This record gives sequence, C-alpha cells and structure tokens, in this order.
Amino acid sequence: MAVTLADVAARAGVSAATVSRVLSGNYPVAGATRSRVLRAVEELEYVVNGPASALAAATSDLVGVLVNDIADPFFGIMASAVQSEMGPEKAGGKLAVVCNTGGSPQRELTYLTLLQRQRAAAVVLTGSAVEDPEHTAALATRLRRLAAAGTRVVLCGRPPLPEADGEGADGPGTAAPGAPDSTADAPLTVAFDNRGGARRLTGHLLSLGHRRVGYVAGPAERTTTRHRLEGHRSALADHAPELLADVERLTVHGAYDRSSGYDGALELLRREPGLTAVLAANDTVALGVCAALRDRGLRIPEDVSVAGFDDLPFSADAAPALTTVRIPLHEAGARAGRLALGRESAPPGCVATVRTELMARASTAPPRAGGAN
Amino acid sequence: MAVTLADVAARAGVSAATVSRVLSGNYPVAGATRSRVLRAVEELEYVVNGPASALAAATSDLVGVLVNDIADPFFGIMASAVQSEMGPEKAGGKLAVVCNTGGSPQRELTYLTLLQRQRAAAVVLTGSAVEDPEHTAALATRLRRLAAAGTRVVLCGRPPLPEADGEGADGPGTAAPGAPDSTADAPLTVAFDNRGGARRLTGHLLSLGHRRVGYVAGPAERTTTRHRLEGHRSALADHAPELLADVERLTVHGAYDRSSGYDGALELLRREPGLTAVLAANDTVALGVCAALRDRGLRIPEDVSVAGFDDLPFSADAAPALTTVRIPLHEAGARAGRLALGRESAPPGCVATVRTELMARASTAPPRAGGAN
DNA sequence: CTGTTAGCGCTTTCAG
DNA sequence: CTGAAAGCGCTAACAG
Repeated sequence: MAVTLADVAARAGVSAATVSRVLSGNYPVAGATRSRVLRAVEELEYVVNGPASALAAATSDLVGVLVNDIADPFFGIMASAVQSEMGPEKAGGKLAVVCNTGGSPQRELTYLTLLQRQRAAAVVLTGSAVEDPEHTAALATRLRRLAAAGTRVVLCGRPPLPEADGEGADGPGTAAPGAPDSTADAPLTVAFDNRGGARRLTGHLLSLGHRRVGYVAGPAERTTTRHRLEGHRSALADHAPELLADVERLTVHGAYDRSSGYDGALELLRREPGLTAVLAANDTVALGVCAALRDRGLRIPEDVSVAGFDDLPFSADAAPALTTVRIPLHEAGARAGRLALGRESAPPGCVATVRTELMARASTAPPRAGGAN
Repeated sequence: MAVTLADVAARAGVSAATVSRVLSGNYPVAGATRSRVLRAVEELEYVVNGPASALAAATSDLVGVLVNDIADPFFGIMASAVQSEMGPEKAGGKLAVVCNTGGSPQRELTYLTLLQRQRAAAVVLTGSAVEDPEHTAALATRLRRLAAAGTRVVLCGRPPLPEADGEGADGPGTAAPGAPDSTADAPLTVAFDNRGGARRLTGHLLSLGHRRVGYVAGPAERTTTRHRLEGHRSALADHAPELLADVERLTVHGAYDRSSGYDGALELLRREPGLTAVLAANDTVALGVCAALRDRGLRIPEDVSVAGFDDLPFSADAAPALTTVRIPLHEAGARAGRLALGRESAPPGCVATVRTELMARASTAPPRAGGAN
C-alpha cells in the first residue's frame, strides 16, 4: 500500500541499502547517486517507516517527558524547555512524548512501562516525587530497567533517588572497595534548591517583622512539599525559634491548586485570626489564598502579606505583584533536555542543583502596627 | 540482549503466536495457557517491543498533538484534555507526542512528516492557523497524505481547511455529480466561535458606553486574529457604525504574549490618548495591557476598561478580575481527543463549533463621565 | 562507493 | 484453542 524503501530503490536504480544510507546520511554516497535517490524520494513522496527502522536499528527517536499535568504552566514550561533542545532543527529530531501522571505513582509506573515498550531514547521525570517507600522502590526498579535497556533517565525538579540500601549495607563507606563511584550510572538529576528558596522567603517575611505566619503547604508526601517546609522551619529556627512551637498549627496541607489555597487560607484564619502573613505552596495556591483573603475583606499586603513559589509568568502581573521564589524552570528543563540527549556531560555527582531566587514584590510588606487585625 | 516474545514462549512452553495472542487479548486463549504465559511474562520482566509490533501490525499507539507552545496554558489545557481521553486507563493506552511548532508553518509541516514517519494513529492540530495560501496548500497536502496513510486528523481551535479549489472549478455546485458530500473525509474539526465571542465582548463595551475602544490584536495572518477582529467590527457595525472609520487606527497587531500587550497599549495611547477601553487579543496580552496602563498611571477600570479572551485560569484571579470570553478549552480538547481515537462519531458536516461565553468581570466598567482622560 | 544477505521482534493467516 | 511459517520495512555487517 504505502511506498517503501524498495520502491524508492527500484525507481532510483540502486539497492535498498543505498537509499537507506542516503536517508540516514551517516555513510558516504556518491553525489550523483544521492541526488538520484533524493529525486525518487520526492517523486514517490516517500516517508520512512519509523517503527521499521526503530526495530532494525534498535533505537527510537522518542523521548518521554513525565509531568503531573501539562496544563499547569509549571510543567508546561519545563516540558517546553525540554523540547526546545530536541526539535527537528536541533541535533536529534526527537519527538517528545508527554505523559500526564496526575501525580499518581501508579500512572507514573505505567507510563514508564509504556515508554520502555516504545524503546524511548530517554525519559525525563519532572516535578516532585512521592515519598512512599514502596513506590520509591518500584520506581527505582523501573528506572534501572529502563537504563539497562539503554534509555537515558533524567530527573528534573526532584531530588535524586535515595540510595537503595542494597543488601542491607548501612551507611557510606561500605561500598565495594575499588568501586570508584557508586552513583556512576545513577539517573542524572537537575534538582531545585527548594529548601534554600523557602528559607530565604520565610527569612524575608520575618525580617519584615511578621510573627504570625501561616503556611498553605502542598500534598504531605511530596519531596517538594517537604523541602519547602524544611526551608521554612530552618528560617524560623534561625531567626525566630520561639515560633517553631506553633508551626504545626499554622501549617495546612492541600493540593497544588487554587482551591487548596482558598480553602487553606480560610482554615488558617480560623486557627489564627491574627495572621499577618501566608506562605503558599506555589504561585497558583497563592492566587487562591489571595482570593480567600479578599473575600474576607482583608487587603494585601496591608492586612496580610502573601507569598508564592515558582514565579510563574502571571505572578509578576498579579495585583499586587506576588512576592515569590523564582525557579529558572526553562533553564532547568533545557538542561534536562540536553542531558537526556547526551548533548551535555553529566554534572559532578550526577546532580546539578539550580539556584532559586527570592523575588520580593508588592504582596509582602511589614505587618500593621500591632501585628493583629 | 533484551527478553523477547520467543523467550517468554519458551519459558511458558507455548508458541510465540500464543503469547502474542494472550498479550493483545484479542483472541481466545485457554485460561490455563493464559496464566502460564502471564507468569512467564512476570518472571522474565518482559516488555513488548513497540516498534516491532507497530511494524508487524502496521499501527502505532502514538497520537501527535501540535501546539504553538506547550508552555502557554491555552495550549497546555487543550493538550492535557486531549490526553485525558487516551491515558492507559482509558480505552487506547495511546501516547501523546506533543510538538511545539512555535507558530512556524515550516515546523508544522516538518512535525507532520515526523508523525507520518511514526505512523501516528492520529494527529490533532490545535490553535489558530496561518492564512498564507501557499502554506495552506502545503498543509492540506500533508494532511491528505496522513489521512491516506490511515492517520486520523483532527483540528481543534482552528477553522476547517478552506475547500481546495481542485482543478480550478469555481464556486459550489461544480462538485462531481453523484458525490454526495465532498467533505465526507475532510479532517474533523472542533472550531471555536471566536467571531461570536468577540462580537459579544465588543457589544458589552459599547453598551457600557465606550466609544474610544482600542484593540491589541494578535498576529495579522492568523485565523483566530482575523475572526476575533471580524467579530469586533461586526459589533461596531451593529451598535456604533460611526466608529468603523476609526477601527484601523485603533487596532495594533502583535504576538500573543504579554509584551505585545504592553507595547500595544502604549502605542494605542499614543494614537488616541482619550482611550476608554482596550480589547486584547487574549488574556495574556491583556495582562500586558494592564501593566502598561498602570505604568502610565491609569486605573482599571476607572480610567480605562480592559478585556481579554480565552478565560485562562489566572484571569478570574487577576485584580481587577478580567472581563474576557470563555472558551471551554478542556471540553474542546477532550472532544478532539475522542474524535482522534474514533470514540465519538463525526459531527454533522465534520465541524463542531464550541460556544464561547462572555465573562463580564471587574476590569470593565462604564467610561468616566466625559469619556476622555 | 555499492550491492547482498541476514535478521530485528512481532503479528497473522492458514492448518491442524 | 494452538502451532508453523511467512513476512512487515528497514539496517548493518560483509563482500565486492
């Protein structure tokens, strides 16, 4: 039905092998022959059969990109950046297979299997990881298999997998002597400095004079949630240790979405009407927090300061402009893309941590004199 | 190296054919045999070789989704919706290949070829089309080839391709007699009612009393841009025909991004300092417009009303909340996904138009008494 | 530089 | 219900 290599070969009066060589361009072919082949390709409107060549060559030009939800700009930006490194004009000409896991560990595993089935050239896992030990183990196994099958694995925006404790060896130093680096073939990682960013953000609030600070955190079992909370607490410990006692009470958990921010803010207000600042799990949550505060008749930042995290494009244009922590998502995604394609060498220790930056804007200000509403 | 069907067959003591049948599940196999095979699959950690089965079966489980830029929530939401209809748990278990065209016609064609090479099961083209006749023709050809190769083609958020005029036949009625419907195998289309939405939006502004209305439009050669402008003009013609003379002067074109909104608003202000309202090409552009107006010391909506288009998630949370036209992007994307998978029958005439809805919010209000600033 | 020859791993008639 | 056999279309040694 469809036109094949053989058809082109016949038409150009050469062998199939020659056509293949012209098309892949990785082998010397006489100029005249080449143009004869190319003409035949044109005339026949020949299009290579991807599956056939993938089978024969044992490689595919698919790269998997796992995201929570591609509709969320946080993931959209990273996915876009990953792709920017592998379009048809860039070296590679690879195609990105975007998989929405919806944050479900099960779907994450399923998609990895599907990608292994496609013999994907690489897989990039973006966003926070779920910290369930069972899932972590299953994930590590899947990733190991993928790597064994020749798929390059890159983590972007999540920490490296915890060291599998193997045969029960405990602690460092027990690695087989002579093995120079046990992480040599660990998945490459582009991690975010969530802890540091959160620390600086809370520090900013404290230095403005806030002492009643609520936190609308993300889902409890996520690495990102944990790291941001740790940064928050570490800042409290440094600058206002007396507040640590209250931190549990002033922290609520929810999803990384607007309505969690809305509900979370209301809950915090219930627990502590004297709140002067609210930290949100991310910018989207912050928007929900702002909406709830406004609905309660509170002004931002005069009555309550609000801060987000991520610095998504809309944050700078919010009114008031949102104080947040910038993560260079595009830069990180692009780097992950390059690592996935082997176009950039592995960072030391296989982990690159990208800096985060405090963006102090108009949504945070000193608390009103008196501190409470 | 990798474990193959044959390995599984050997281990289960059956033929490769049987294993294949068990795995694809589309053929009767004895219960006992089946479980023996399944056990072998488990034990060997067998994962089907996608390219091989795609080659043999002449079908792949890849679906292409072409977007301008997946980092833009407008496209992210549609892409997400398309996928929501074909995840592993839904019928299909298809994988979405997301292709960022960056709005370039050339890249669009290139990606279509790449997807044809993959023998994609379907392709969904989202967002506005470029109206260059040459490109339209090239695109139509590509799509016809894809369709001929068995790939289902769906347009989402763009109008159906203009009827190819074939051998120069002009006008309707010249279709070959007996051909019941020339659009029978035209690409399925989920179109947006951009014209109607724009008409209602401009009508809203006019009914508030605005007479100095600027328009920061999208790129000139895009269908979406043209349709929204047409709706705008049609509303003027209906309610304030005297303003039509000025519409050219009060329209500027730019990209669909924030900075175009910013620059466009400044330019409009230069041309018409007495502006009382600005319509933006979309919500993102509107954000830029708002920023520019604020930088000029103008209040929204007291001094100038602003409206967007699309109703992206952040729009309702902007301050003031943005008046805009809601497009049910998720619903549209989901429908496109179902059409792509053949899980929904073709709409009449192969074109489904989704309604758009005026969302009148706080960013628009009557102009100040006197009309000018 | 070019042709020949084997498969890559799976699906699918066609016979049992 | 199961097996045998014949490819699907391309690539990659290996010879010329």
